[in-house]
Amino acid sequence: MSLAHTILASLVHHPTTGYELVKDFNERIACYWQASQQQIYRELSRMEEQGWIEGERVIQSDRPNKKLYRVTELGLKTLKDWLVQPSNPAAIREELLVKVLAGYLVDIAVIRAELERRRNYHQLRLEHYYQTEQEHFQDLDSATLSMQFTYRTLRRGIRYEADWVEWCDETLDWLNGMDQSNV
Amino acid sequence: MSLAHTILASLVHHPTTGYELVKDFNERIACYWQASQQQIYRELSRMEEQGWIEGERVIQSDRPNKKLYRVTELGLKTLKDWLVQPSNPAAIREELLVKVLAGYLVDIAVIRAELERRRNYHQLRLEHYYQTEQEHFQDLDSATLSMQFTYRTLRRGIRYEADWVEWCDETLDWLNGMDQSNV
DNA sequence: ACGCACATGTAAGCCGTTACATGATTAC
DNA sequence: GTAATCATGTAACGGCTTACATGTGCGT
Repeated sequence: MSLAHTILASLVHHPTTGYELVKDFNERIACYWQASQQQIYRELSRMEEQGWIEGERVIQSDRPNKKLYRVTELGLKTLKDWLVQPSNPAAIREELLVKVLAGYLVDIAVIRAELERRRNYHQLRLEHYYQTEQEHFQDLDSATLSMQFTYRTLRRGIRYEADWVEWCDETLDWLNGMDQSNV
Repeated sequence: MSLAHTILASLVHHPTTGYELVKDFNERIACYWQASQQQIYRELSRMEEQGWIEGERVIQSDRPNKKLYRVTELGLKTLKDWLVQPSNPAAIREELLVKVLAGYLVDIAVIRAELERRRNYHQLRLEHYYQTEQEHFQDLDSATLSMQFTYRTLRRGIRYEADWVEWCDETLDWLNGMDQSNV
């Protein structure tokens, strides 16, 4: 149910298209909400049916036509009503950890390779977030309230990725130490 | 598909029952894989059908009867084959962050209360993990390989919860600072 | 001619959530 | 008698994943 609310929270800033939303979800929102292109387009249709958003066809000459969505009064009310309700922590289903749990059953090189792959993935995302921080959140004191709240979500992303990198590092250190003692 | 593999990874240590598995998922596994009681029992039935595990009825006089599951050869092979395949990071869908993103739309007291609630939740889990660490992972050097791998997953849980507590704290600090400047 | 960025969709199947359901034994 | 722990299930619904599908305009 909450994908719709995430889209509302993103649309309420400024009207946008499905295509732009997909990019937003990949670049900015991914650190706390993941959704595929198919999900987003389907959800936009449903939300329009319910009257939470309104879509407007925009004819373009230099590019394919697009559909610009904006939040309606009803949509804003829906979002605000949802905002004040308590929410539960997200469910986590992390395959890598299951593989670490059972890592003793297979060649350690396999686990090491996976950990290195994951470390690189999170390092990349971390650098991406740092870049966003420098580009858009340089002067926080003079930023709008909305921007400051947005920055708090970026902070979450930064902490999350940094923490993963550190865990991968400590786990790799332990793996490498283990190897030494087995030589 | 991976709930089955998580169960295999847990069962491969020692045969156990659905009831015990549910407790394991709540206490130990929750930091990287969440599953409900209903899911677990349904998955056990499916896995038995596929021949990955075998269930044995155990008659008890002092307690209700139970069904003890053990991993078959086929199940072990299935697990090992899965272990060596690469896996993607988990998808995150964190409502609280969406609420922070749109937090400027509602009374800040609502957001503050939610942050405090979340901080307490993660603090509790963190303390629970520290307790597990002291009870079961005191002497790592003399522990089995399996135990050491298990400890790595606990470390992930500890880091994860500690990181959440810190983010909640820094966000609450910012919120409180904001209030001051508005007085 | 080809690849890339732009732009929007449909449909099947699997998995997770929610609600419902039952019953034994122990301890207070 | 009643609450807690032990113990195991069924079924409907809704959302997410995966695969499929189509088409424009620009740059090289």
